[in-house]
Amino acid sequence: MKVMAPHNKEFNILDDYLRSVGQFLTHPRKVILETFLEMDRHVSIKDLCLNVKKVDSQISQATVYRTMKLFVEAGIASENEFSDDRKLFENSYGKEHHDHMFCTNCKRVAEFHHEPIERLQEEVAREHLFVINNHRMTLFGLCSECH
Amino acid sequence: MKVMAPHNKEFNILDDYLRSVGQFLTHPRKVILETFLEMDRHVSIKDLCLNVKKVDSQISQATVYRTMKLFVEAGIASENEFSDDRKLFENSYGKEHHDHMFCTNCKRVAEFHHEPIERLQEEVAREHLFVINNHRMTLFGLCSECH
DNA sequence: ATTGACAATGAAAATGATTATCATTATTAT
DNA sequence: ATAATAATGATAATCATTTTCATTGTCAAT
Repeated sequence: MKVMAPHNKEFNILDDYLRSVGQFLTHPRKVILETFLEMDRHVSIKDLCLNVKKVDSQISQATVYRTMKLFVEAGIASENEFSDDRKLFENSYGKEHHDHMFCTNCKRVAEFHHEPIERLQEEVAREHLFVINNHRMTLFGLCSECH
Repeated sequence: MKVMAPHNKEFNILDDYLRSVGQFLTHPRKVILETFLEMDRHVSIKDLCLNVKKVDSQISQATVYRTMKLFVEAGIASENEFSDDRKLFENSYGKEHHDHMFCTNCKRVAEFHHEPIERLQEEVAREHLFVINNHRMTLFGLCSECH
């Protein structure tokens, strides 16, 4: 019984990106991508490592760091930093841009997209002759369950 | 010739805060506050340290870290993290809330305040039954001089 | 299939910002 | 001045992330 490759799109994106920069889609990279995509969004390197090692305990933390950086470059992951200490990564391929609400109590992350705000941001940038590359907006506070 | 204390307001705020938590306005804290206020906004601990040590080379980096944390608690400084590595502090007392545009080329930080965006953020939070404590919004890109 | 050029990896050490420790020194109320 | 306690400086510890480097894997050309 052949197992279907569950995330063909992301694998193709990554493969294309790697080829374009003269690199290869190796075994560790496949395992890390598969694991990353199967986990919930907003994964820390630490948690990702734990799950990656369940699949192949040989794969080192250094490779996970290196690989997540590649994923960001390839456009299949994006990084966010909500609390001070560590970055969280989320699957971003094909996902609409969104901003975050971070509950400082339960640490949960909720997402939202608000088109008028997006447009106003662009307007502000234009006014300042600033060329936006990307932006980050996070609301900090208490989610509905924590207050 | 008596030198006028140039930042009375901030000194008073800090003094009040310290008293309220049973702590003292000591010499290192005075030097750090004065130095911080005289520097441009968005100072790193490292840069602040350098200047503090010019005034009193005895003052240690540990104290600068501890003191900046106090300033944030007292409401006379706020911290932001634009690039990944280190926090930047800015004088926030009496300053209106604002957001930032960070030039990824020259690392300069510009500020802006946009009331409609502020209001929309609150609206979004309300819709999600989320109680905003504060928020952070940064536009990343190239400033007018860098493109 | 083999080879050679070079990319990728794992393990461990290095880095660098931030925090904690702890013995000593200041500070304030008395 | 003294005692109680907070603050400090020097240093070590943390901890996420990067680098290093010797080894291994990958692919294109043969």
